[in-house]
Amino acid sequence: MSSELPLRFLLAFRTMIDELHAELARQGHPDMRPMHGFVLQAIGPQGTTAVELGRTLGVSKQAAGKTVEALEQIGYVERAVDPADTRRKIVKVTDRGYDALIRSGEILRRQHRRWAETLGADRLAALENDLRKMTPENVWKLDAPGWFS
Amino acid sequence: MSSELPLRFLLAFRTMIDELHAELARQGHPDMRPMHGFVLQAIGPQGTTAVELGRTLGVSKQAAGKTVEALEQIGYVERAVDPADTRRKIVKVTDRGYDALIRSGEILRRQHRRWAETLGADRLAALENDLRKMTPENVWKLDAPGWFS
DNA sequence: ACACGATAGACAACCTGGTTCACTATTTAG
DNA sequence: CTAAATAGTGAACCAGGTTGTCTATCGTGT
Repeated sequence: MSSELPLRFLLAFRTMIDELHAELARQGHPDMRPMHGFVLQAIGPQGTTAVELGRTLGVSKQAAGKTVEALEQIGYVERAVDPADTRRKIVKVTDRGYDALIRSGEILRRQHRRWAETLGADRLAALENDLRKMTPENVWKLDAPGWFS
Repeated sequence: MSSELPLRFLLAFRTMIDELHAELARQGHPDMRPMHGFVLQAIGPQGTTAVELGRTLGVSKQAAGKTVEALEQIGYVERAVDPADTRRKIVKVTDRGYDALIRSGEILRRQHRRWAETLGADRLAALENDLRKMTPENVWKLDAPGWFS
């Protein structure tokens, strides 16, 4: 059935993300939501603002603001007014945020290795190549309200 | 980056689904939501009930009921009490629902052909094979609140 | 024969992650 | 120095889920 392929993509995504967050919870980050790691990455080392973040992710500034607030409450980011422009509030990833980010990276690399072992490194590389060929460039702009769970 | 793979899966899913619904809208089904086609398929030719549907999809009976109601309002399904058990209401796909389903199938098949043309039929088959190896059997139970947009 | 437990559906309140509209405060440009 | 643009925030709303509670009907055990 040709309708199976998109479902398999979704299933693959969810399987990986669910695994990631189960392991992250075990490693001391039970409050991480699927989108959080993604947003932390999007913030970057320089910090950013809600408006900027919204543009990067392809969502409204209000949605970005809400997410930042949630992230702030669980201690993954902090906000400080920009002295050079007191309208702006610079969002920065905290140490705890970085810890989550680093652990996510490790878990994802392990996951990737498991895929390589199961499928063969060559097949996995070919798969990644094919996917890059068929999907848009910009990995950030998922342009999806509620991309995952 | 090993974190790219899950994102590519999501992107691939969304790309296909967005394309499908853009084309479906052009063909006279502008109200179809991503989940609708999926649910229509899950209902099947025999019809089903909210409880049954919920079990199939892995969501609560209330969620299934809400979806059925939405589908009913836009004319894709209809409900009738089961004469053999007046508690039950059998949900059936209407002609309009079937029209959407048939068109979806055609669009998905075209999409699939395009992927085959771009990647090569052999590569696409290998990709599908790899995905089946790495994802759960049951395509219905996505077990995801809000799997797509 | 009938009471009791299980089942189907519906309603309400709530959650998450989005949306738009409206507003204030500040900055920048003409 | 005023006018437009921009950053942030709040409110109301939506979709698609959740749980809890309730009624109506069905089916079974004594």
